[in-house]
Amino acid sequence: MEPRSGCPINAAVEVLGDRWSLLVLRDVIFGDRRYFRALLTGSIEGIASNILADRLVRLVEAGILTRGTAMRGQRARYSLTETGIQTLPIIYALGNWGLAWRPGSDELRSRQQLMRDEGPAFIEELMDELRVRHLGAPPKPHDGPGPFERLDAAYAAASEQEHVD
Amino acid sequence: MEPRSGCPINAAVEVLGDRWSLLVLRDVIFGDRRYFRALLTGSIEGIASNILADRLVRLVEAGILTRGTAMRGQRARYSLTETGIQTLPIIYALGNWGLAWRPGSDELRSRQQLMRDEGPAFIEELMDELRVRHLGAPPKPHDGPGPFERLDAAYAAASEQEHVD
DNA sequence: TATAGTAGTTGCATAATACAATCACTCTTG
DNA sequence: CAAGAGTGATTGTATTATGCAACTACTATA
Repeated sequence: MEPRSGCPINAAVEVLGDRWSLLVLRDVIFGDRRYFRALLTGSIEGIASNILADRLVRLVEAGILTRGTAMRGQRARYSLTETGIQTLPIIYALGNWGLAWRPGSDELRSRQQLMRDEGPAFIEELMDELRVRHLGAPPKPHDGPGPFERLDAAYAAASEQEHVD
Repeated sequence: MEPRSGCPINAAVEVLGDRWSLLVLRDVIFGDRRYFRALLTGSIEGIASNILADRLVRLVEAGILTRGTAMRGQRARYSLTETGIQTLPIIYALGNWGLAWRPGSDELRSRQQLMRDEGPAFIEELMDELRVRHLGAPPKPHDGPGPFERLDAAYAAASEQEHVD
């Protein structure tokens, strides 16, 4: 549409600076939600269907997601592009700030805590795994569980903890 | 107001996820704009006065900025809190993404390019300097120009380049 | 006392967003 | 092939956000 300025920070804000786009990306990345219905019903913040439809169109237009070929009424699969995968550092930085400076529920904070503890190499590992899942890159062999498995394990452990008290 | 969820990413998006808040912070951080009028007239994107007033109130409420004591009609000075200084990695990540994946004007991209080239230690250096400027921390001696001077020099060099052609 | 400047506020028009209900299409099942 | 469920939206309506201009209240300077 309208670039308000040539500033790279503004360029990012124009695409991602709203109350839903980054949360949709979060669910695609960390929840591996690839279909409209999965994103709609899986959203803990409760996104409306028209807002989700609008954001998916915008994210595709911005080159962050691609939409698999599907006719109207058919299931369309959304995948991250490399541009979309590269938003992970932004989401990581936001999550870290939220973790440090805002309250929140322990089980949802546990993943961010793990990412923070693991450091920058873990972000690279996550991005590599996203290239496997979304771009069809050849899988890299891990010794032990992959990065998303470790995140899920951290979440599961925190949920367990919640139920104990 | 209303936390839509306990997710730390959502917590950050609720405070910073709009089209102006991060640009105001950018101008406070990189442009050292500390007063209402400086932020209003210095904004290259052209923020409206009521929007700026609203965002400043919200950023203060969120604990990101503090407002110096001033009556109505008096000049009020805004300063970053430690929470506000810690938004720098978010702004850096956004700028880096914008630099890599969106077009923009060369002179405005030059600062981000320098930050990217200098690496993570430079961000720490910038945050230390912000603590000096905004929190009254004792200045750290540099051998050579400080981080903001280097950014301004990069911008000046790029502007020069633009005028040559 | 006039003038300019600072930090907003108010009013109003337009645009964006949220929520609920509905639609068009496909796929499966009997 | 008709019924029913599932998918990916679209539509309608209400609320909220944004943009623009004018105005207020105060201060500092001349």
